[in-house]
Amino acid sequence: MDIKKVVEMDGGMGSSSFLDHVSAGFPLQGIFDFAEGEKSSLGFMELLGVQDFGSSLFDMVQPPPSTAPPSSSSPNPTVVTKMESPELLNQPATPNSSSISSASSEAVNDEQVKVEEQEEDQQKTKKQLKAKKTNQKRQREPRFAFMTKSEVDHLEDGYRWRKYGQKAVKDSPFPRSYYRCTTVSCNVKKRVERSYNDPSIVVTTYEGKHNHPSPIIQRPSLAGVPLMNNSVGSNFAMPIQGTISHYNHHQQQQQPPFVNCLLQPMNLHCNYGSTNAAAYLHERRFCNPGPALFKDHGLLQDIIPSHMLKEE
DNA sequence: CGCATTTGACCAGCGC
DNA sequence: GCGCTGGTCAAATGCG
Repeated sequence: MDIKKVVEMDGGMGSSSFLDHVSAGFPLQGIFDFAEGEKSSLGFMELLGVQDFGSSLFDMVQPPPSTAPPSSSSPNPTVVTKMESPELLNQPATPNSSSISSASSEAVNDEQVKVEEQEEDQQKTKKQLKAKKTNQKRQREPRFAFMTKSEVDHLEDGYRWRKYGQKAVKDSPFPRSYYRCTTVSCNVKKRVERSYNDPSIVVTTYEGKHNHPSPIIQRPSLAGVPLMNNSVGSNFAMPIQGTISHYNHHQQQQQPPFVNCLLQPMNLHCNYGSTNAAAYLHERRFCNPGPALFKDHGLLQDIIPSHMLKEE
């Protein structure tokens, strides 16, 4: 069972095909082991949640270690986090949490208000929508994406989604589905598509932040795996620690290079992986890793800040 | 009946 | 300007 997570923080353009970015694949592999247990209701988007629900996913983005990630031959889940953001690239040494998250989350929060207002207008008339679009370029929310090897397209992440569109993807036989959070005033969207390189891989791209808790009742425990609840979301640590490397896109070479954070989720599962709802919920269906994985803290310590480890 | 999904049409952005 | 592509809308349809 492989899982690849990709963080795509596209602050502006968003015109690039995400699949194009991920299609080249990432050399690193890790192990994403999950304990068996009840499905967590925690939504993956909580990782992106606003201040009320925990630290932003981007809080978890840590400066890359100086060492290149070891190329693992493990067939186990691979988590690949990719951040694509010119702003971030300008401060590559500190995808540090606070700076990034504060910037991104605040921007999003402010933007959400605007978006909500705009959405009201949009619902009134389409003409008004056109006017807005013509007057200003549409700004995109920060996006977070991950790749999951899965038979199911739509991953259960604890939130309710409504499909509002489907489009054929260029150079891919698989269509891309567009989902929107069904919660009123929550403008989080996500796209789901399959990799044309590996049809077994589902690429899910989230855009925006949920401004509400997961609508699904969450279970109190997860087989000994600590859950992140909404009030202590900061405990979450998306396994976004890893090596940052430039990724040369094979098709859209004109695009600025983005950062790949290659993850080693196997080391994270006990402490953080459980909060990675979508990936976790999905992956745990297929993987039942051995206990030995839990013991490998050497690599974990290499890629996870010590303070994060202490939070377990 | 209410909600979710499907699907064709429409629009904006971008490259040529 | 034109065509392509991504993204969204909204009517039609399906389903529980």
